[in-house]
Amino acid sequence: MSDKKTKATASRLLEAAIEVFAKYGFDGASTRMLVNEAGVNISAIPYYFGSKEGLYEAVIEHIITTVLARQEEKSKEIFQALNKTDLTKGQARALLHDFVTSFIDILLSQRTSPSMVEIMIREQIHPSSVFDRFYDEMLKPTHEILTHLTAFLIGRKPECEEAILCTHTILGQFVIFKTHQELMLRRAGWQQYGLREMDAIKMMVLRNVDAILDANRKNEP
Amino acid sequence: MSDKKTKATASRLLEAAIEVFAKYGFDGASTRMLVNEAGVNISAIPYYFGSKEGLYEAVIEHIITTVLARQEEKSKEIFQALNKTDLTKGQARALLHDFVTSFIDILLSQRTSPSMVEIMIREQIHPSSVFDRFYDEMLKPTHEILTHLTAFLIGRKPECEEAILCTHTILGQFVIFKTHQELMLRRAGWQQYGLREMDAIKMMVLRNVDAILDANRKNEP
DNA sequence: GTCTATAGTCGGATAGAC
DNA sequence: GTCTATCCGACTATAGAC
Repeated sequence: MSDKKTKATASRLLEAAIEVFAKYGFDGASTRMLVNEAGVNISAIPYYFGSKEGLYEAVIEHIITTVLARQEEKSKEIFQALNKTDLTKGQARALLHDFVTSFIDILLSQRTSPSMVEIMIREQIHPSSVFDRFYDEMLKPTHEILTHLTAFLIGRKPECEEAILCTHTILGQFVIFKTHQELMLRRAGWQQYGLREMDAIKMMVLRNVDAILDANRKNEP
Repeated sequence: MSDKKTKATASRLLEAAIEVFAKYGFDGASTRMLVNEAGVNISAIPYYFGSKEGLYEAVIEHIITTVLARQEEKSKEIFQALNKTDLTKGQARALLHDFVTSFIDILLSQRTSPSMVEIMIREQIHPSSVFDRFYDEMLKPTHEILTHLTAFLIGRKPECEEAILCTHTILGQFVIFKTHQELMLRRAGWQQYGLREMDAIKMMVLRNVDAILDANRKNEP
């Protein structure tokens, strides 16, 4: 029973911390806000996580684990496809479309885990001391596998600069709808990204991704 | 002479504040950091700007003014071109290329004003109370004029959703090189965005912009 | 494991001499 | 206009009772 309670307190604090850090940032979030949101005593932070910074690190750890678990299947699928000798461009393109579509869902939908996304986006813009882990365990592997796919589709080697640049521009297509969300909503007169809006974004992005790949294809024009 | 000194103190504080707010964010920057960086007394903040928040507002004001002044010529040029009845697609595309190129320079070059860009990017991600002014005076007019240009190039009306979405994806192409700068540098093995790197980015982005416009063109395929 | 109480620090803002 | 000194509140972290 004491184990049960322990876990409940620590994990309630962790979950609340995801929300609060996402909303106010590390500096903007106070320990009092964190414990009030979680409904736990203020001493729970040093007790379970050593310090406020330790709690933040635990949040990052949790995000990495969660996101990797969610991506695992898709990444494996792409990895296996890339190792097949008879992979067609059509199949590769379908894999990329699928990846982009689910990426857009995770990034923009309020249903999945908006707070984790917020924190990840914040870390990109001001990398803190945890950014190295973020990069090594999550960003690099994901970016790499996408680069492999892109490289195959434009007829280049996966280590080449063109493939990396091209991959980054493909990501930029939809990441901007998160980083410049407020601008987009106001310009389009939208209240939020609902189902209809998400579909419009996906359609535009997929069309553009295809156009970009065609424009960067090396051999057969 | 007292006027001279006044101006010197207030403006030194303002300029230092741009650097410090850019580096640490509003919450992360303390009044002591601000005045130390500026080499002025701590009382200068409430004396000249009322409060730390007032100083931040003055920084935003300064950024808006500076950026608008820098864009004024190009915006006017585009505005006049769009009002010509005989504007060709080629001319419009050249104007867009020119705008995108100088946008990339401002956004990514260390020479121009990296701190102002940092603050602008931060405001996009967590809009604060000053975001409205930011949007009304800077973002909206700039986004609108780009949308007009894009709409003309894809054969749509400037108010239509497609044109707004397409404009946003075009911006995303290169904004991601700022928002996800650390990721890009590490993936490419670059130390910074130097001249060579900027050229590689510009070449890729302009090629993709053309491809996107062609893919979204309504009438003549 | 969880609580209260509090230590110790640093935050922004002010009062008042010069 | 500029300085020093200081207030007061909020912060994180800890000590120690239960």
